[in-house]
Amino acid sequence: MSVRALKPLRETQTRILDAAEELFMQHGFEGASMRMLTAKAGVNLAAVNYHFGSKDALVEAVFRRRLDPMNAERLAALERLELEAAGKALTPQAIIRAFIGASLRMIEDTRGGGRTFSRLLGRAYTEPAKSIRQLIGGMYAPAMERFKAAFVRALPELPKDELVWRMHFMFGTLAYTLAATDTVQLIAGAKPEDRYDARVLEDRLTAFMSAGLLAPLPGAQEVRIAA
Amino acid sequence: MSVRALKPLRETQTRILDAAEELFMQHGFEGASMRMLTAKAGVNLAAVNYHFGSKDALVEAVFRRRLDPMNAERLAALERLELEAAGKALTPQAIIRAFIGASLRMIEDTRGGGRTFSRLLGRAYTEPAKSIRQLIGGMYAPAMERFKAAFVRALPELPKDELVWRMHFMFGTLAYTLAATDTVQLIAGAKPEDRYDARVLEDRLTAFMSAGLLAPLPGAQEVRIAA
DNA sequence: CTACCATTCAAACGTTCGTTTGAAATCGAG
DNA sequence: CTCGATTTCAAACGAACGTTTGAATGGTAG
Repeated sequence: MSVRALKPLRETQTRILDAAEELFMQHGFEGASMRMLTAKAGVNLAAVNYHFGSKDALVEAVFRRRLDPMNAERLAALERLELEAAGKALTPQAIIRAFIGASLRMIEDTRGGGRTFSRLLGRAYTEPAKSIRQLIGGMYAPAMERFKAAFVRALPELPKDELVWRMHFMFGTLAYTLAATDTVQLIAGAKPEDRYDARVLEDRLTAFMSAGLLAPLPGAQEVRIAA
Repeated sequence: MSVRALKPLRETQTRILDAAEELFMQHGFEGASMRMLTAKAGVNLAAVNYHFGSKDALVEAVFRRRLDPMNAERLAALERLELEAAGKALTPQAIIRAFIGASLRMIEDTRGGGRTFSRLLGRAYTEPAKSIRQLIGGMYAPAMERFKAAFVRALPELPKDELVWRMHFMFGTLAYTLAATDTVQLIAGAKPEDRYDARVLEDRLTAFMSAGLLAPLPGAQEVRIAA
């Protein structure tokens, strides 16, 4: 009985994707080499080029595998909310939860690599390589448009310019929270153990983001330095 | 009169740092090669190793040149505020402005490369390479501690755990705003022309961040999905 | 059993990487 | 002007990169 007679635990493509996900997160897209990657996956060096075509195509596949379902989940959550609301305006909090929920649930997935991916994703928004930014941008575009429309309906009094900025800020908060998990600890005192409780994190993020979204318009308040 | 008789416009080290700053921002630390870099700087390939020792040491020098003065400026701004307040508690808004002001003024510096650096900096917080994260973390640590103490004095009623999280969120908002300038445009509708007006951006960021910082504690508000 | 197609494999491809070398050029102090 | 130290230079180093190749191997339909 030869070694190869044992069926591989997972398909070759899946094993490559899993290894790539982890190594891209640890070393970046350029820092993770094909040799590292195929060694970790336990496949031949040529397997990536055979199954995916190139390293760049592998990067795209790594994102597509999780990001497409994640955005679909976001849109489904939003549509469910709008159905439940039966024509009434949604609260900003509910829309925010629909958006961030999918990301945060992924953080809890320690086994399947979801947490690894969420860190990778949080980092990808600031990736230098233009091809990757375009890829991510394209995958987010439809969901972004729908959520922007939802916010406009929920906050008709908020100027569009201001809304775009505040969505930008909210997105930054989420991206950094995803990326910086376990990486930078700029502020001492954070307890790592409750970083992965998605429910608690969702509450904290929603509280912060919705307050920021609903903040008084800049210029409306006077600038005081002391009480 | 030989070509070399013309005094170089700037010292070799400075020219290397300037070129590195721009290329690191455009291509990442691994993506920007020594050959690209020295070609752009107009110096010999060996110049980086001669003047800085290695590529890694150059990366560190690029950050030190601007980040150390920036954090010194932050601390000076905070101390000036506390002096003006004469013992009275500072407002969270004032502390936030002291922190983000230095970053945002750098965005306006289009000539000197400050804007380039601020994008590079915003991206560095999520850098995969551990050495870089440690470097950045170490350079921020003293300022972070002082600002945390200032927030504690300004918001004695806010639980420490919650403050740490909200500082984390605020930092993420700032980092993403710095990094994503001109890079990802996930939300359509942003006008690029007013992205670099530091005063307007400071007002917008302060409004968003201070509202988030002062948000009701999570769990305090009921979850409503519609009005 | 045979023929065929998909997959895996070891080996090598040419290129680019960061770094090192030793000589040439430049500069400042005596 | 001269000497010694500093800086620049062209060239080369070995190593690692992503990719390609053609043969070996696997399973499967006829």
